[in-house]
Amino acid sequence: MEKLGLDFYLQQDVVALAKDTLGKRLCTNINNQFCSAIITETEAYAGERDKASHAYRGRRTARTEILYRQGGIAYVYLCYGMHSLFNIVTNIENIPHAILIRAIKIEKGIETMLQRSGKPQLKRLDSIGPGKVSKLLGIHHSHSGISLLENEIWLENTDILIKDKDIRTEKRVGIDYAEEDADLPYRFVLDF
DNA sequence: CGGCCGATCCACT
DNA sequence: GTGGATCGGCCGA
Repeated sequence: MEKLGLDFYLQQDVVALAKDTLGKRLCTNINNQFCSAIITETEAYAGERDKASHAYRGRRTARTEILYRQGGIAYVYLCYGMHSLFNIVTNIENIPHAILIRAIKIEKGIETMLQRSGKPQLKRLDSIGPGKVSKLLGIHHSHSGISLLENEIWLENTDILIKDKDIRTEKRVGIDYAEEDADLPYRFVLDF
């Protein structure tokens, strides 16, 4: 299936794009291990005007500098001291938009993912939270900034037909500090 | 330089 | 339902 190109990531409406990212295939080829999964849950982080975003009020640091680059790269950071969370940077340069991948449905590479999880088996192939998404796919915060147009981490189109009624829209998770922005309907869940 | 805290997960009750 | 794990980034002094 074809890899998503730069034009996909440069779209300006990060909320619409987060919704459109549902059903796409996320692939990794890390340490020579190929894994793929369908994206089933996303959240939009709308840059400088969004209190939940790391770039709120134009904060630029060594970490958030990644968000300000041109779309089509990965933004991966450490959360709670132990989880790497995987985001897709979108929009043109200097607009720090990103989409957090919160859940996937595993397709290929289950053996590799089992090894990475350190568990004898996985309870489910879907409903995997954002910390586990990165762990299973082999994504580490050292991957922050790498291009999604290359052959280590990328997205593909799929034939999956998604109807509006298959998509739930909800509040984002774990961002109580964002005050009124915590209530924005920026989270999208795909129900199969 | 010190201290606080997070876009989470899991084991345990 | 609850609390512990665990550490880099950020801010204020």
